[in-house]
Amino acid sequence: MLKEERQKTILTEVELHNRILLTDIADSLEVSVDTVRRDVKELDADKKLRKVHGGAISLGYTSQTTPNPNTYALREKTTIAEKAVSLLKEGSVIFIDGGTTCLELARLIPPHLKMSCFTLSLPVALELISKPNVESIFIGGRISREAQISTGARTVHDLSEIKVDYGFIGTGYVDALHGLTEFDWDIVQVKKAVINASKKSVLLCISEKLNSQHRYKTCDINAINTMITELDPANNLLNPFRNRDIHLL
Amino acid sequence: MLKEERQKTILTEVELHNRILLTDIADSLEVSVDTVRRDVKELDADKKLRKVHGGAISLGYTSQTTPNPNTYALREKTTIAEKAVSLLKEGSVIFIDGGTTCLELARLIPPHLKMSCFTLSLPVALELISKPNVESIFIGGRISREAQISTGARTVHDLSEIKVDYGFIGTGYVDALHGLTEFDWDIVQVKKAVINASKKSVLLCISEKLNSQHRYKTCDINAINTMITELDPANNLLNPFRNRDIHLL
DNA sequence: ATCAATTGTGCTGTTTTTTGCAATATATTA
DNA sequence: TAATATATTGCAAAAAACAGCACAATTGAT
Repeated sequence: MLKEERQKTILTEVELHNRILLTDIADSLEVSVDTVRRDVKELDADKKLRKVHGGAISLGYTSQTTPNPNTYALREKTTIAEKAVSLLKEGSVIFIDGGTTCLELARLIPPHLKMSCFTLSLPVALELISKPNVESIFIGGRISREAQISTGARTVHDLSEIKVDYGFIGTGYVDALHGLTEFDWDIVQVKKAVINASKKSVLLCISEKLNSQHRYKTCDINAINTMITELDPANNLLNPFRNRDIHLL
Repeated sequence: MLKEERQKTILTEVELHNRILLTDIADSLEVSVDTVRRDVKELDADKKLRKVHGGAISLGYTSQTTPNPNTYALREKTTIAEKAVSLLKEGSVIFIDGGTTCLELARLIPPHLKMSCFTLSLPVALELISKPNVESIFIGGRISREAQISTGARTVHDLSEIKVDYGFIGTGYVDALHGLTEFDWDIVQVKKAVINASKKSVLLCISEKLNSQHRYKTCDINAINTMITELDPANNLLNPFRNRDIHLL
């Protein structure tokens, strides 16, 4: 087998599977590992792939110098936020949860819209300040360093005294069977309170989180009135969530 | 499984859920915790995520508070903040007001210092988050768009229920005769409540504001225990404030 | 066609990297 | 404070990379 031929095969394999093991290739091409190593070395020098310890990785797979370190999956989250904004009406009283998706929602609130908006997220609150027609009320409490939101008994109690039209919430994990779950127990307590404080709960959730779960449960999936993902509501991935009294958007 | 693959998986998990446990990842990837720890360490060194005790958190959630170079009279305010920091002790419970001078104080809190810190200023709260040993409690309320702080009856009431060792406050205007005054009535109500909630009140005030006044009065100058300016305490400009039971710093 | 030079390939021994484990130190939590 | 969880360190085994070498295949010039 010629070198060219071999390298072409290697490249195809890499593109196909995003990654290869040198030993696998050597095996299937029936050459020594050294040969494959040399081939891969050349291909790496030609920037056709990236050589790593033990194998090679497709260039498309490797994250190129952190394109947007700010928000993961920003496009999807913006799509979700846009759908959520369509629910807002003049005079609405809403709640906006923490998290990057909810932050996008706050960002996309139209400047002319007159609303009252509760939140317990510092970044969301800062964003709301720039909306000239939004009255922002911050629910205080002990600030969680990681989530940058209020937590604790006081926060939960304060939430028990309000009732908003729409509560826009995020979640760490969601599953049709196990409902909304979180990594952090404190956060769960707060989210429970938020759902309680909302006439209608709207879940903002990128599809990547579907069918994932964790230790602590926030609520069953039925507790959610509307679920917004970046997907088309007819998408098959959303099938488990159909016929459960949930409005998919 | 290649190391790169593993690291990519870890990164995706972190960005998706904001936070992960090393043990969870080790479990799902079927490698030892040590390996995951080493991976996370590398990713942290590459600034792809932030490693914390027991896990890792997404960078999107660690808002890197950039020192604001646009602050007016930053040098003076930093000088004041440095003096204020010297009052802080391990285990102190303090309150930090809004405003750029107080924000400087928050910024200069030593990272090792274990404290509890109340505030009603969004920027101050965000700054406090980056202090690993400071417990931050935010006093909620209606957010003032201009001052970026909580205001209103609820805020005032909440303040009436706490008592801190030191209250570090700013003021719009100060005069030996007319005391602390403000432009905004709502702000005055809050500041009154803060002073009431403090065993000792510390005024942070650049010398430029000395001998100025405005419409609404916060308190007499006697209500202040310590007054910090960027000037030497012996400076003549401070003469009007001497012999009034005020400690000049 | 012959011979020397070049290139490609596999092999060997050595070095480096990766990984898991164990012992100890440190941090966190109750 | 004790008890538990997590970090750190050093170490050893395995895997992989590397360097050097031998040898075959190919090339190119005579």
